[in-house]
Amino acid sequence: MDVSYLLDGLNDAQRTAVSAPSGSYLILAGAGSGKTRVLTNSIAWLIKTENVSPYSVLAVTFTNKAAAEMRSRIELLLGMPVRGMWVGTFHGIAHRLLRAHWKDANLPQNFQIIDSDDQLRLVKRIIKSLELDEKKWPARQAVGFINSHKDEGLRPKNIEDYGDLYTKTHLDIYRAYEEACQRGGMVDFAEMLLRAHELWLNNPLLLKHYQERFSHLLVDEFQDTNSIQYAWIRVLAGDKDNILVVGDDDQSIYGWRGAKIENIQKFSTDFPNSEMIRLEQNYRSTGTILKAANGLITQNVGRLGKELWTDKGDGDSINLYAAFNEIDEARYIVARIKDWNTQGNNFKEAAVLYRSNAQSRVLEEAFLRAQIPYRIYGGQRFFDRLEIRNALAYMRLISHRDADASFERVINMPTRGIGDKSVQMIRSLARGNDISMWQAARNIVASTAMTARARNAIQIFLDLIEAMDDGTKENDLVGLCEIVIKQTGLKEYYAKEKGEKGQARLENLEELISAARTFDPEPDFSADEADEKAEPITALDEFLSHAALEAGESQSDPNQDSVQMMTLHSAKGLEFPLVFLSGLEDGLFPHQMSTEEPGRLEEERRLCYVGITRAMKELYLTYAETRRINGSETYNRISRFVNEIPSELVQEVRMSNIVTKPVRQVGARRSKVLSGDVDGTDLKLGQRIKHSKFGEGVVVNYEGQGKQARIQVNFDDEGSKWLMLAYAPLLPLD
DNA sequence: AGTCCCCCCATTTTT
DNA sequence: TGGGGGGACT
Repeated sequence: MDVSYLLDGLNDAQRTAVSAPSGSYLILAGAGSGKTRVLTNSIAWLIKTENVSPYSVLAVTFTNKAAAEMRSRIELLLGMPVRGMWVGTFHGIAHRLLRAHWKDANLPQNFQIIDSDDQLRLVKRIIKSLELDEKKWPARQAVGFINSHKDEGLRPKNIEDYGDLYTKTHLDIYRAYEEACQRGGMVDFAEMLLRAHELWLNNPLLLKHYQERFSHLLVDEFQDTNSIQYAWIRVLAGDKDNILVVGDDDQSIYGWRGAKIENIQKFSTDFPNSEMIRLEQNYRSTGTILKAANGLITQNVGRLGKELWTDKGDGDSINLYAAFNEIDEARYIVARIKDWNTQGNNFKEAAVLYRSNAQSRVLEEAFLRAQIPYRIYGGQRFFDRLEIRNALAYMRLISHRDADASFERVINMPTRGIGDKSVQMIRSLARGNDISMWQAARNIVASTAMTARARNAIQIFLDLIEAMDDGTKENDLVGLCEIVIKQTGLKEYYAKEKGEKGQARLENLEELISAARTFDPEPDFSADEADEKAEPITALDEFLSHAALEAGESQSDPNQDSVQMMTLHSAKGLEFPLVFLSGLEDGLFPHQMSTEEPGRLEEERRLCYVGITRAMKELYLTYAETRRINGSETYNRISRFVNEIPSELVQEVRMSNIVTKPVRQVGARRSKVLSGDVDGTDLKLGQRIKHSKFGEGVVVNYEGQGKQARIQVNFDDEGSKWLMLAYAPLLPLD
């Protein structure tokens, strides 16, 4: 059998990786080094040459998109569908295991996935029921406490409070939350992973079965695994030493959500027979861009080590633009993109990256004004929209009457005269008798509690759900969607909503129907897997799980030629011929909140590294000497990261012929147009100075000329002061 | 039940 | 600057 096509066009390191014999490997794959290709080809290689059955392969990724892409590329390489192969996200695979082995996992068969929003609502309710001060114990923080401990594999019983009130209170919340979840058969995202891990630990036979089945394990984006994910895969790997992980420690940017860069750093210790293969040849960027990236990232300590190179030429210099303010920065970027387009390039080849979402606004305005099409990544995803969540909650309630979270969500949505008091009563009755809210509501209706009017309203709601459920028997998923949207009154409700918003919501509801129409139950979920004894699941339940696990299609239209705008985080994995890294100011990037601890600063640096390595041909760095952040003017110094890029690679763009007239804020005093330079001196706005008496500070404003010139300085210790320039004993610091 | 107003807050995001 | 949440008012 000729398998040479699996190696064609690969470099030595890639070939080594693809054709590696059985064993454990850490593929350190630099940005743009052909990682995905190596991963897919090596799976194809295993199947083609080593006679490994697809049935024995487990490949794990982080996003559904990556999983889908991997599967389709492997099928393309093999020229056939690979049904038995497990390719999916950690959560998707955990979910599948729990569905199949719900008993062993100590879950009810019809357990439900709750997403972050459901989780937050539930925790809020719990905090209330524990009679804690909601101001003092914000639900978000409690959710953070719960999730981060779950990510570490810690149950309440594993956590010690050492008499600390903060920990103690959160533990109480955690415990109550766990109870509520267990009672309602609800599983949050972190819980899925934790349960899947416990499934291994508590069921040695089951574990053994899967260990034998999956002879080959592969993990993508290994640097992003958290403790529980790594623990899960490690247990599954057992001691057969046959695991291939791909990742890049220099692109680990998700530490703040539990990812452990240590996992990749200690892989070689955990798997002592493993081999490390470095993919350092880059096929994306120019030499200059790579040198910049390398120069920057060497500032980090404890790296596994890697230096990107290319056999292409150096290419153009990196451009650095010092904007006067954020508006000027946006204008500059727009102007460059206009040039780019005039030279015959597409808008969609250009990307503007920023550290925080708030920065997109000014950019957006500039693009709007220049009438350049743009697209902003991120924002709310389809299944997260309010109207969709409401419709789904109805569907969940139809499927599972005891889904309390859904019950509460829709009992009075749209309003049908069931007020807070009624809901509270139902809730406490349910809690008191350890029954579902649905059951409690039924009991109330049959009793003489509450007014007849309230009982009647509840009865109508109960009847509505029952009636729709009857409909499920004659209708398929699409039919049910239609019924839900109409009969619940959601459609009517949103139709009445004023403005475009209501219209958009209606369209989304229609979109939900088409999502149901195109919904394709995972083909091999319950097929031919005797070992899983998978119970049949209704199409409705599958659809609901799908909605919880998948964000919904990205609404992007790839045919549209528009400038791409996104945060640095969302840019990971993408590439663009022309890239702008904007807002390169200390305090913004690296972000103020990440500058204290060295570890976090390093993550910011890696984020910058990710940004730089997105660029294929041209890279622009921009910063603003003054920027409005959260309503107040700030004066930041240029990002330290810029200074960590070898200066010979960087070309500073002068303000020269383009007159950058800064726009004064309405209502600002002092009319003089600020040029950025304080007349007749080498002082600039934003510059740090030292005053012999007041200490160090930053120049924030100035007025007057010559002998009359005064400057305003924000001193670190003394606050803001106006000083006569002619007399003030100042020393510029930068 | 819906609207208004005030206060508070403020990275990054996938499942 | 602005968005979200909570409380008070109509």
